[in-house]
Amino acid sequence: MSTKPTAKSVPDTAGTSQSRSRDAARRFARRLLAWWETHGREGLPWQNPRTPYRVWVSEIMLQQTQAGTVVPYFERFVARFGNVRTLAQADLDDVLHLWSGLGYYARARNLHRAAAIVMRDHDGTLPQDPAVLETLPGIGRSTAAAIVAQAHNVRAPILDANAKRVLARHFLVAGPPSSSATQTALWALADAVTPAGRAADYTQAVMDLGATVCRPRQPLCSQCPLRRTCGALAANAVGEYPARAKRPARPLKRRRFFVLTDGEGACYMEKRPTSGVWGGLWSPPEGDAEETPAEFLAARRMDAKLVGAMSFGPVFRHGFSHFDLDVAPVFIHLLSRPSSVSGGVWFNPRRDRLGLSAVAAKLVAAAAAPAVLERK
DNA sequence: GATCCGTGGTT
DNA sequence: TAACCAAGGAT
Repeated sequence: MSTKPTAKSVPDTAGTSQSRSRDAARRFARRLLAWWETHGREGLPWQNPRTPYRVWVSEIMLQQTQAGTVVPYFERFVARFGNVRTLAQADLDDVLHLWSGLGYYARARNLHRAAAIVMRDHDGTLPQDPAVLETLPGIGRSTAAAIVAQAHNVRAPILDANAKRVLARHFLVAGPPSSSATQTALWALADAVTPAGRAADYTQAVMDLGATVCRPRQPLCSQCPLRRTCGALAANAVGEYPARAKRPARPLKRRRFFVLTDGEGACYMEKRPTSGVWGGLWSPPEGDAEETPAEFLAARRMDAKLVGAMSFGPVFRHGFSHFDLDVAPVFIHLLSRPSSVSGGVWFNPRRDRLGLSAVAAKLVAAAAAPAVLERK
């Protein structure tokens, strides 16, 4: 029997609101795909070659991260870890190293864990069932859908930030974005407008439209393929959708790092706990926000001579920075190197074994600089 | 349901 | 320029 839809195959709903909704959904997808064929983004590295592994890695990196930011990280990552097996067998330290600077490091830890699970439970092949994919760490409903749609061309509605914005505007979904009612409504709409075929193309089309035309600010409505049916545009209220999330201003957090250097040009580095900010990365030891160098040395039972201290920006093994944190690291030159320190390593950038050379060299150089010395 | 997790782009 | 936002998920 033919699966081709005909007017006679749906006599019960012809002309009803249900059939009208279906027709509207088909037009939505058709216009979007037609637009995408000439205006969609091209040349993103995970699109060529578009293998399941590359799609997976890219989707994790793209969580809460713009495509342009991801590109160089993605290329380095897949050049070093070219397939699931290689990633699964890699040291987490090396995986985090290539993730450094990208942020949200739990993504890298989860990706590494998930690779091992895929090797163990799925014969090294990424599952094609979204429900199975969702059981892997780091993969939620939206990411699972995006992966199967793009990697396997399986129909699966997505609801990333782009799709949310497009749907909320087009269908006038006004509720607070965090509420479960709004989420449910958006998922239902996402499902309704996702066509039966061309899953990969359609998924890419929604995201491209949201990123380049239906932008958060200054949307290009005159260029939108959906402008004739967009509810928000008709109401002259595109800027009101989706509703703004109320974000309480985050309090400034103070942090203090103690950069210990010895007379041989080595510095002391610790692997940070898995939980919390910069989890699993290497950094100078962190003390209490208001701790003085003397208190720090005493708390660690370090019988060392403090030469001097100065304020400086944080530098970690895997990248560095922070701007919304009031970070106040302190440099400590040690005349005698404590040997009983546990949990970290004394690292000499001239004898690199851990890939710490770049950061350690910066720390040592900064510590050696006589400027900005502030004794406390 | 609220909070945490990063960094960079944009206006 | 301070505020907003980004191809979200885990706890």
